[in-house]
Amino acid sequence: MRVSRIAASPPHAVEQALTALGGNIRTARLRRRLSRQQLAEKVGMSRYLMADIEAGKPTTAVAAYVGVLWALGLLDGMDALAHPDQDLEGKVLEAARRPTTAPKRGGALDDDF
Amino acid sequence: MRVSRIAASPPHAVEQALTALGGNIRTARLRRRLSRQQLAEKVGMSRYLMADIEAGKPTTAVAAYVGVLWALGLLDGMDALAHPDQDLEGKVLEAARRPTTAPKRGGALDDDF
DNA sequence: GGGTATTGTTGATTTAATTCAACACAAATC
DNA sequence: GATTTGTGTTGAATTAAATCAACAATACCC
Repeated sequence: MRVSRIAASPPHAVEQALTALGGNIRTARLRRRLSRQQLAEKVGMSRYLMADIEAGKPTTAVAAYVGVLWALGLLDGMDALAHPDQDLEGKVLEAARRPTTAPKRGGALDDDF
Repeated sequence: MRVSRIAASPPHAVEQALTALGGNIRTARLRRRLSRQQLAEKVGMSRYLMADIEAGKPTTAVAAYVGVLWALGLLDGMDALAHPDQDLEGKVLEAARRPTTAPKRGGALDDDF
């Protein structure tokens, strides 16, 4: 597999966000008195991958991280992640100019305001 | 590369969380009037990978997702993701029994409360 | 102190993620 | 309507992610 630059050597902020997330996951697992093996089986992966996740490995699949959150019942925080309602800067930018520029083939952008 | 089961065929909840995140990222990008090429260059990856991310592809590296959030200035929401303070269920479980069980070689678990 | 469970590490194997080239299509500008 | 830009798709090449086996080390329980 080829690895993107962002995954091969991420900036500090990204690296830190991932190690923090891994730490939080580890804490949540220990609180629930689950071994890596047990949680890994629940999620559907090996204990080795669980270790990578708790270490915040950047090149690991998203679904592995999100799957662990799901198995821990901690999937709620995901909704807020890049939610348009919270994207203040984006809102301002959108309000600044009315006409659309980029082609919106699928019409995924909600221009209702 | 081998793919874990959780990444190969994730449960609905995980799949949905990822497609939602991808959609949010797309919205944030369009609001900023950035083409995929432009954002991809900022992040450090190809436009093809950007497309995968906006589609919510489960097998893509976490750092790719987080890197995009970083480039968009939307990295804040990450802290809350599985934060111990918000993990109510975990708190209750931890308070239920005092003695630790799992080996804590590194002593990463904070037993301060 | 012996026995058990959890975790760290390493080296080999398998499989696919990422990139790229090349093309096609849609939409906006002139 | 011709040009430009943004995006979807496909197929080939490269490189490493995820699994596993086997072992060592640590922490816990009796």
